[in-house]
Amino acid sequence: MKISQFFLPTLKEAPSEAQVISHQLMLRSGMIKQSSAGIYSWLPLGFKVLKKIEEIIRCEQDYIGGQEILMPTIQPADLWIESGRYEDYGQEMLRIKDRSNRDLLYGPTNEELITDIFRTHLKSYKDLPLLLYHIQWKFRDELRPRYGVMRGREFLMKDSYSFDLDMNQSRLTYQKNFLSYLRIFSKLGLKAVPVKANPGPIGGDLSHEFVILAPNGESDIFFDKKLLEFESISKDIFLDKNLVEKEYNKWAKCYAVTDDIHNEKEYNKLTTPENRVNSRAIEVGHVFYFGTKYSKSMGANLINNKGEQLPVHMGSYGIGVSRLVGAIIEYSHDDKGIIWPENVAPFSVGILNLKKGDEYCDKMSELVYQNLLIAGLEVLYDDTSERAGSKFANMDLIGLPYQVFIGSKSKDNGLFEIKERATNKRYFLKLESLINHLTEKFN
RNA sequence: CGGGGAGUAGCACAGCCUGGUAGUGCACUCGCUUUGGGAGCGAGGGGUCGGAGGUUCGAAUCCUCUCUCCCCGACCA
Repeated sequence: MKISQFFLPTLKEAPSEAQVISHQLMLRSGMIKQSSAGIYSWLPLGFKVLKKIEEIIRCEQDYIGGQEILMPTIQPADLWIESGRYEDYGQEMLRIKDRSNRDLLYGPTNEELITDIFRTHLKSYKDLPLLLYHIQWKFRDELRPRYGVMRGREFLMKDSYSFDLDMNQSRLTYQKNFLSYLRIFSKLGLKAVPVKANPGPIGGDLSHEFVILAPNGESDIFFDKKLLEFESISKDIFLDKNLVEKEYNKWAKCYAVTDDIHNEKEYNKLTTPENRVNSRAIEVGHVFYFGTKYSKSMGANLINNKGEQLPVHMGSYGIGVSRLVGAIIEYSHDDKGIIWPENVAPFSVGILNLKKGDEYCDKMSELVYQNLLIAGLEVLYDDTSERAGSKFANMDLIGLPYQVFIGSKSKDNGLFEIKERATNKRYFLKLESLINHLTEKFN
């Protein structure tokens, strides 16, 4: 993509409505436009990142046997009355009436819908286990939306729902999802910490939050530093349920809790002093085993191999996809702008033609651009007539992992200068090695 | 929902107290000079001052109502 053709409305100054850094950077880099409190339009740059995150999640969820579906945003009130949550959810739920005066709602979550799908179509233990997920917009009418997309009223969420015959099998499913989440966050370039959490109004007795450390986070957590040092989860682990359990236990037995259930005595017993960390954190995922809470109230039963009717055991697993965009920026930025982890960057490489109008630089920039495109990379080429300084500032702001400079230095030495955004390392390469170097990074 | 703050050009803000036909910087358009870290000079375009009502000869400015946005708290992925 050439910047001259790309809709990228960047700003030198942040709008005063934005207080936290990720919100400011998202507005300045032209990723989003606020529509009303907690509701945003996603512009091309932001939407690309959102889709990258989705795709990483999809890939990992499919790997552990998840099947993607898509449920509606607008749901009938009847199902919620049946589960008993129509009253419980309160003002956060956006209630709507259609032209026939039927009660509808904009879904804040999807347990009722999925349970309804399940009970309609699945009747036998032979149909299990089943893991369904979808990535869909939700709406919760928060009292006070804030922090940009990190706490919007409308937000994109991946939610999965698991169905198992009994608690033991459901726990294994829980463990698999737990490990899958660790893989997802690691691929997103984040060190996520799984903390034991209060399951809250959604119910259940086994629950973890996945948080990433950031000073602007809404949670306050206490945890064992070991959790930041474990190696990432290998795909092979999922092939053997003993390995799953072993790996899960390694993580789950470490002390890590939110402040509301923090216990100083236990903390001191289970951790060494140098490993104790207390930090603000942003919740980006949440996993629950909630057993038969919905299946009982909504009659989602199965017949086991003895012909008995039993309520199905369920779990649910959420990731705040749109929130993650803000959270990643909170986690990875500097005073110049965003520093995208390679897997979620909206483009892999930015090309800066520093002497637009100079025959050599124009020709070489175009050549590098074409070659990188042919190599299959996502490239943003700044072909505008802006001054060099403003191109540097703009490219640093939008945070692409690699920048290629073509200007008077290239003209003198016939080489191309690469800058790594995260480390600020710079080096000069010939065209061929530049293409190879960048291609290797992204394959 | 309780407490606080703010709505003036795309963005940041001044003007309001003390009423007199709306301004600055950035951005945008044109010209000249510049050109490796957000250039300089010159010339332009763009605002019924959030909305409604009132006071007044006259309202961005004073009064009333209202809408919206932001911050702190309680609540939440």
